[in-house]
Amino acid sequence: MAQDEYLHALKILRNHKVRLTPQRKTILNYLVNHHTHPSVEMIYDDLKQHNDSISIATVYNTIRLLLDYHLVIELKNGDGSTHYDYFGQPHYHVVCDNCGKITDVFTDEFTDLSTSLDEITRQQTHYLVTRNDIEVHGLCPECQAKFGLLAQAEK
Amino acid sequence: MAQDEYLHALKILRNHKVRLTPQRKTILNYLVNHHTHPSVEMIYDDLKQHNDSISIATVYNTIRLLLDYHLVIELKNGDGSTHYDYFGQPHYHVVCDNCGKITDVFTDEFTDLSTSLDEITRQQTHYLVTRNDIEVHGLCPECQAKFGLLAQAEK
DNA sequence: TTATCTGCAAACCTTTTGCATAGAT
DNA sequence: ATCTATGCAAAAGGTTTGCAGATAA
Repeated sequence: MAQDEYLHALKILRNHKVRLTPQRKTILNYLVNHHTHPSVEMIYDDLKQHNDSISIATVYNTIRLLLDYHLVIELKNGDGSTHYDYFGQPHYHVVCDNCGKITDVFTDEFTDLSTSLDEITRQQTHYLVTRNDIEVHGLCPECQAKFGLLAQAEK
Repeated sequence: MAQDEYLHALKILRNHKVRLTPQRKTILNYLVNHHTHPSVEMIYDDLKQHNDSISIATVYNTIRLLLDYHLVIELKNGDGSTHYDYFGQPHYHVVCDNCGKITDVFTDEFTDLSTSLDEITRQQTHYLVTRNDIEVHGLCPECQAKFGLLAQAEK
C-alpha cells in the first residue's frame, strides 16, 4: 500500500529523468510512510538518527524537488512552522487552531467539491487550473473537550 | 465602500479592547485599500515613503494582531514569499504558478461550496470548524498566452 | 495614570548558497 | 566519463525580541 505509493512516486521521478540518489529515495520513503506532517528539521533529525548519511541542505533540496512534482505539499499551521505531506491520494487538511495538529481528510465528497471549485474558478478567472489546496481551520475534538465545548460541537 | 470596511474592522478591534494606535490604523487602512496582496516589506516601504512614522517590527506586530482577529489572511505564492490580504468579504485565492500573481475570487457559488466543505469536515472529523482557506493553483490567462495555451484553456 | 505599544538594533532561526567531493546514469 | 547531487559551513533573509521611551484609554 504505502509501498505502492512509493514505487508510483519513484516512477514519476524516473520518467522525468530525475536522478535517484539514496538520499532522495530515503526522504521520499520517509514521507510516504509518515503522515505526521513533519517539518524539514523533523525529517532531518529522524533520518540522521537512523544513521542515514544526509545533510539539512539535501533535505531542503529534495523537498523542493518533490514539491515541484506535486508529490508533496506544503502546510503551515498557526504557529508559523512549515510542514510537509506526501500527497498521493487527493485529500485536504484540517488544522486545529489551538494545538496546531493537522489532520488529513479523505472523502469521496471531496472529489466533487474539488471539481466544482476548479470549474467555478475557470469560469470566473479563465485560469488554467491545475490543482487546489484546501485548509479548514477549527478546534479538534480534544481541544473542544479541554474547553468544555463538546456538547456544542455535537449539536 | 472601502471606508465601510475600514470602519467595520476598527469597530471589531475596539470591541475587543485593542488599542488603536496611529500605526495600527494606518496599516489596517492600507490593507483595506490595497488588494495587491502585499508582503510585510511592501507595506513597510510604502508607508515609510508616505512619511509615516513606522518600524518593521510594528508592521509584523500589527499583521499578527490582524491575523488573530481574522481581519487579514496570510498567503504564500510559489516563490516562498509571504503575502497578506484584508479579508472583509468571503473569497478565495487563485495563484498563478508561473508569474506568482494572486487573484481574489468573489462569487456566490463560493458561499455554498464553503458551507459544504465545513459540513463535510465537521461530519468526518468532529472538528468545530471556524473557517477555511482555499487556494486554487494554475496558469493565469496572460501566462497561458505566453505559452500559446489559450485555445486549450477556452475549450 | 498605567498598561500597552512603538522603534531601534541586536539576536535568532530557518533557508539558501558556493564550492570541493562523491556518485548516478 | 559526464553531469548532477551531496555535504559542509558560511551567508543571507526574514522574523522576533528586549528595552527605554512614548502614548492610548
